[in-house]
Amino acid sequence: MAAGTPVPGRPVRGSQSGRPIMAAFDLLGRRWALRVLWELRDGPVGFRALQERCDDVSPTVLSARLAELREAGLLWQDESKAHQLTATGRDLSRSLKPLLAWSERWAAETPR
Amino acid sequence: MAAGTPVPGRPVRGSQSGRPIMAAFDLLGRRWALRVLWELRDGPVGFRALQERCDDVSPTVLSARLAELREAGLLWQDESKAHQLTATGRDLSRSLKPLLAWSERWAAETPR
DNA sequence: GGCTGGTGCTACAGAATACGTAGCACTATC
DNA sequence: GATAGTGCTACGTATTCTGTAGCACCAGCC
Repeated sequence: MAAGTPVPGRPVRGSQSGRPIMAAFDLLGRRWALRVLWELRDGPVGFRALQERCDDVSPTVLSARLAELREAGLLWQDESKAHQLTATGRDLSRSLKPLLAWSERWAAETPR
Repeated sequence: MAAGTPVPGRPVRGSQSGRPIMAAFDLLGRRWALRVLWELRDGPVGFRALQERCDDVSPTVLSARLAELREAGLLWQDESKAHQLTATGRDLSRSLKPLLAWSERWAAETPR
């Protein structure tokens, strides 16, 4: 697991360069990664609650994503084992805001 | 393929709500999706050139991602078969800019 | 015409990843 | 100590991605 977590500064899957944006694409382009960050934006959430919020994602993948995001420094676990964003994670979460706005414009112009 | 492409307004994998942001997470949380959009940000690129830019992603997945993004209205093919962003696609590409900035801050504070 | 090289893309087998269910360890509450 | 809730792992199955091969098409050139 340790070797597989994309982190800026070292080559990741799909990029030898180690450019930060590539590490980000790798990390966030995994299933449920974006969603997990999204669901944690308002504060700490426990494992099972998080699983529910993510439409009952399988615990296996949730556990994997959490470990990766933790290793990447985007979240951590407090004493009660609840998962929450680090400062960097909150920073990322804020950087995703434009995506929310975009998705609504996208919806507006997508024929139903 | 048609039924599998996430589009705002109908239930997608991992969300019954059809909320646009969920469709976006589904679409963009697939391997190479973000990268493809990124590599198209500066203009039309042909299939093989795009494949090279994406560190030799397998043509199978590239083809699948392109089809999905096309169906989602984010890109299209001109007469010469080159792939390029639609207005919506460019809009999304712009919305990803904060992610670039974030990734550099992330890199700056990530221990090598 | 036929050869060469480039492009767009599909086929298919094997590897990696995700899914879904079951269940264990722990804590709190009764 | 029985019950219920939580955090998470195990493991078999299903889906997705990877990597290589190769076909169809076009342009340029002889």
